[in-house]
Amino acid sequence: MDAGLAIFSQFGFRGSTLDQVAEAAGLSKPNLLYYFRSKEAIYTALLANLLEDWLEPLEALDPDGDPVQEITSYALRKLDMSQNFPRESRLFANEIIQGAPRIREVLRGELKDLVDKKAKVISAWVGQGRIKPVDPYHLVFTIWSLTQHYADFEVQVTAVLGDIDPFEGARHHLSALLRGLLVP
Amino acid sequence: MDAGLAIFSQFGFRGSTLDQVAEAAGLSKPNLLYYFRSKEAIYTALLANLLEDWLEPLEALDPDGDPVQEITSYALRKLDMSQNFPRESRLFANEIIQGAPRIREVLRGELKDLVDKKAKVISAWVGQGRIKPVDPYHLVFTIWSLTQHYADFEVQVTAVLGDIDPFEGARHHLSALLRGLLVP
DNA sequence: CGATAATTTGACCAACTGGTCAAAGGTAGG
DNA sequence: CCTACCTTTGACCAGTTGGTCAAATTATCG
Repeated sequence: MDAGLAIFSQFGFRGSTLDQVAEAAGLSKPNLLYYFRSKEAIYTALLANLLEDWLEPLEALDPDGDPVQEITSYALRKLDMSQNFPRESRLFANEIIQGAPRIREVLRGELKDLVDKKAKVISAWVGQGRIKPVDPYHLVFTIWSLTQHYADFEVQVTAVLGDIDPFEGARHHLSALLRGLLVP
Repeated sequence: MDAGLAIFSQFGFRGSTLDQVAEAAGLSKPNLLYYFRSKEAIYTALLANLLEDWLEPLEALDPDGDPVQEITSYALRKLDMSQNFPRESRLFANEIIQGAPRIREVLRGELKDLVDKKAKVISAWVGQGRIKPVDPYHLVFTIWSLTQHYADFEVQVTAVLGDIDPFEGARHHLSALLRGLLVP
């Protein structure tokens, strides 16, 4: 699985070969196919594994917590995941960019349901005047795009920033951005 | 070129085949290779074409304009590009995610130089107290990631939002976000 | 030990892929 | 019409790719 993650996240599904995965795993190709039925099976197993971890932080957004605090924590947690699991992020990004043929249904089902649920929480906060008026869906997109950017577009970020570690600055910037957007 | 854009932006370089491109272009494969030396040649021609258009809006950021206005205009212009040229955005994203092997040098050269230049402009605005203190690099990353998200992750956005057009809401959200982040 | 099951591998295959090439088909100018 | 050049194509090729299979090797356990 780890070998598959390394290869698939770098080259995408069609751009990866079983030989690459097998070598990264220290197995022969037929041996790899002894444990996984097919190339597709490795890939979908990875995606399925990933999706849980991917949704969990948003699930943890607590309706009873402090709004700005909850949203900021969620964003920072996603940013930590980009820092610590960039391959997972890139695997996901590759799949989505190419039309998400394998997980479209999950996006329309579980993902949409979860976002709808949390959007209601955020809308309630807005209604109570605890945060400034904000479209909850676009707020979620903001957090997703910003945090994943540091993993998915790492080469570009590194090219622009040079040797500076982006994540420390990103954390401050993200906090300030959410404060400006949310604090009434 | 248009056929190449359609195919490469959807499947990435390695995931695309000359047969696909040829069919999309209404040519036979040998005929396609009569006009382009190789698969690589089509792809790099597309990338080179793209890079100019991609950098131009940032180039247009005017040091003598109103800071918030200039930055917001830049962001909205990028958002328009995501709406009108999503394939270009995805082609670029595919290349970057996979390590940008063909344009790494351009990123470290032209792109970095341009961003450095505009970062100084933004820093000057900060120094004059015309906008709130903000890290100019992370501000640029914010604009890039947010605007391109609507093109690159279109399937996900559509899956969550359903039939609602995301761009009208995105424009308002983006303006509000930048206002909260920048207006002193 | 012996036998049964689990694991590993080399050899192989059909399909696909990027690319070549010689020949055929068109086109423009004289 | 003829010639010279541009364009298009069918046939083909070598290398790669996902996947199979029988045989060999290694664990498991009574």
